Amino acid sequence: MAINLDDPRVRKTRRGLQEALVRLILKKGYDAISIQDIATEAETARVTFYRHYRDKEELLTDCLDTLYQDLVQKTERLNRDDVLRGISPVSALYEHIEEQETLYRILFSSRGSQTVLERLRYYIATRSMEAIQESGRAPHEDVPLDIIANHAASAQLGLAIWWLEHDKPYPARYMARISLWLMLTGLMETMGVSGVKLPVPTIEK
Amino acid sequence: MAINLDDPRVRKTRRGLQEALVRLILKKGYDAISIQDIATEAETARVTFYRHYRDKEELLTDCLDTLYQDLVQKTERLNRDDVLRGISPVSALYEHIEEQETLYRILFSSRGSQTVLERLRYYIATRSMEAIQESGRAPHEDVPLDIIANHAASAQLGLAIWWLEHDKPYPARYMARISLWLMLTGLMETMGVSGVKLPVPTIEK
Amino acid sequence: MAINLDDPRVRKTRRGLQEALVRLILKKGYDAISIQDIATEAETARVTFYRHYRDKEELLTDCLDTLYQDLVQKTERLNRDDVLRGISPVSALYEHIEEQETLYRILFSSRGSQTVLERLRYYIATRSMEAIQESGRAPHEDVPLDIIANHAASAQLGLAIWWLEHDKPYPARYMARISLWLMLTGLMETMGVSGVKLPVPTIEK
Amino acid sequence: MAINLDDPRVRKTRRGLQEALVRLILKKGYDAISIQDIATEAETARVTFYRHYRDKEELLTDCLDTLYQDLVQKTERLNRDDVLRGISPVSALYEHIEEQETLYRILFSSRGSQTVLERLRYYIATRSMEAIQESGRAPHEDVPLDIIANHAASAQLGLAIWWLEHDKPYPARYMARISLWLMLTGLMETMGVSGVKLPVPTIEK
DNA sequence: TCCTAAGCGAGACGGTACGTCTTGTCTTCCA
DNA sequence: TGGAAGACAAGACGTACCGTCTCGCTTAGGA
Repeated sequence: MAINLDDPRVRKTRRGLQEALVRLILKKGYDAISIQDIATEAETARVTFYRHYRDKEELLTDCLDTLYQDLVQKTERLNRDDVLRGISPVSALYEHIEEQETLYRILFSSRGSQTVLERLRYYIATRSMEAIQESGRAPHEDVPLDIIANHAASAQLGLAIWWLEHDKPYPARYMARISLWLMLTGLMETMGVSGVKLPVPTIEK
Repeated sequence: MAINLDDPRVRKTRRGLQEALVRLILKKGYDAISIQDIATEAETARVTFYRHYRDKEELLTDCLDTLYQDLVQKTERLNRDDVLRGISPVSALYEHIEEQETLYRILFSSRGSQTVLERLRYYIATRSMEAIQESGRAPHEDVPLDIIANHAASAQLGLAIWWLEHDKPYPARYMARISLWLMLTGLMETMGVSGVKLPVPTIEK
Repeated sequence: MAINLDDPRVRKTRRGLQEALVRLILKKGYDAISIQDIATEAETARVTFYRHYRDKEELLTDCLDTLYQDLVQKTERLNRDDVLRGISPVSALYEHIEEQETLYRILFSSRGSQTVLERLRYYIATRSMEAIQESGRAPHEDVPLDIIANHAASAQLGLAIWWLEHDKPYPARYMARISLWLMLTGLMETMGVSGVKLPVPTIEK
Repeated sequence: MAINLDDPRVRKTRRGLQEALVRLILKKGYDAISIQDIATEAETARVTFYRHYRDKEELLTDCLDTLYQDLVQKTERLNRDDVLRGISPVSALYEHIEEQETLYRILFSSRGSQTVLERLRYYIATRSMEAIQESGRAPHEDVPLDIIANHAASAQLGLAIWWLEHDKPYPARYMARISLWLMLTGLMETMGVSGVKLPVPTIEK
């Protein structure tokens, strides 16, 4: 009954399904894909799909997890110096999106993108909250942390999507910096760090 | 062939379909609705649906337009004094969302919410750009207007959705103020208005 | 309510519909024709069709009546001498079918041909009975007239259809003669005319 | 893709559909039956129908094949003695029709009877040709075999239909004899068998 | 001259059926 | 035990016709 995830056959089948899904998304978009399509592409039987996943969406989630790993690693590699040199988690986001450009472009324009976005946004918001907490500073007492984090996460993810959907009108690195800067100028105030003046990024950079 | 929108029969049928859709969304959620459901609820034939709309989504768009009218009117009624008293377009957004709470709550959790969000975001971003331009001030030359507008729009809409999906943990008016404030503190800097200190909103308000 | 058949507008409309039907049958076959097709072809509105006919079939019947008129006239023009020279009602049938070859060919291969055949068969059987009665001779008392007539009519019509459907493997005149001869040799016996020997037709004729 | 006719599930489904069709024909006539009706009656899904048959007609053909088997067997069981005692293939036809009276009565009055008739006629004509050839006698050289066979087949089938449609005004056995006799008296002449006098059948028989 | 009634065009509508497509379940058989 | 093969039920989809309806337009004949 219960599938044994360690069985090499099982692993192979799952990998096949995941890769098939990605290939199909790139080929015809997420919405247009049927379970049969995935099975055919993975050269397996339709029943087999159902043995492993309930939904097309469950498989998608499985695929995205792999993708996120990449983003997570990018983010976690950053240290204090990086940030000073303008390399922030936001940079990592833009870099990541640009690397998987085609995939994200298609995903974002799909009806089922809900899942993707929700997960990304949750991840970014959580990361932001952690970052603020790690910084040791507390925000203004009347401005709750979760609001700040979600405000920031929405702004950054939303801007990145807008950027992608409008065919990347500015360079990714510039977008990352300005996104960060827009957020920080507001954040600074909130955190009561009034004396510091952040330099405005320029497009040339 | 082409449907005559002035024919009273046509108007009646369309209105019936629109109202049926809203009723059904509230009853069982957007995704679970079939065309037949809409037709049945509107007490008409399935063919009739197709005579007027291509999709469930096209009908949804038609419905949303009506909703937006409301939001647009709320926004346009605002004058200088309102803004000084803390009543901003952001307030209008929160007020609007709260009035149609159930509907939006369901829509946002639907797979087809893409449409809804995209339209709302586009509207807010456009409004923001207009507002900035009307203000007569130009932002820092290295910070393009469209970036600012989309950053701001994403932040505000995203925050509002987060707020709704997390069961409104703060009062709407407070959310509106803080959302505006978070945006403005960043914006001020961008616009080079450095001397002004905006008061931090408090929850009690 | 009741349509006035003498109104010139009515006559024109009906004629238009009839001609449209014939044209369409020749173009795409009876079965594939929709009421809308007929209306379009007749350059009128669909409602107009229903104002005049209940069915496609009713219109077909109306059209066939015109056709039959021709067959009837051909048959009635025949006199004693013609028959002696081998020109019989059967000849008229073959001549008639050959003149409207395309039309009949299509009609016979249509699902709705039932109507056409039934009417033709009834007409031929009736004619046969009249002819026998006019001949003044009574058939053998144990062989009812209606059986003879329907046997003969079925044979002749059936043979004619077979001939048409098999791309006219023999000349029409030969078919007419042999069909008549096959029937008469049997009939003679039935009628007790035993002395007469009918000459067998030859293909060359 | 291709359905496996040996699969017991398949056989069961098909049988169910066939029997459902016959029941429905008897209940409401062939023309009025929709695919959904058949599926419902067979207690299966509409898709299942399409998996096995393209048309209502294809299923009908499948049903008729079973019926014909019966007729074929009746005909093939006949031997020389039977014919002398007046039991001919024509008798078999009438017997067969009378056994399935209700079914044929409904079928013949349907628009789709074309199929049924065409198959029956073809079968009878072929049988006739075989019979004549087996008899060892050649017909008059100017009277082709196919014409004779189709003339005879049309006559007999047509007469049988007329008989059924007119509520069987004479007993089946009498019809069979007279039909055969009418054909044979003509045929004799054609075959050059002039000396033999066939006795005229009487109704009492 | 007007007006009035019949025939017609336009087209919206409810209804039925069609044939296709997915989905999820099942059973049987193979490795 | 996992996978392959494939039949099946359920039900939505979008399309095609059908027959009915209401509304105006026109047009000829009688007032």
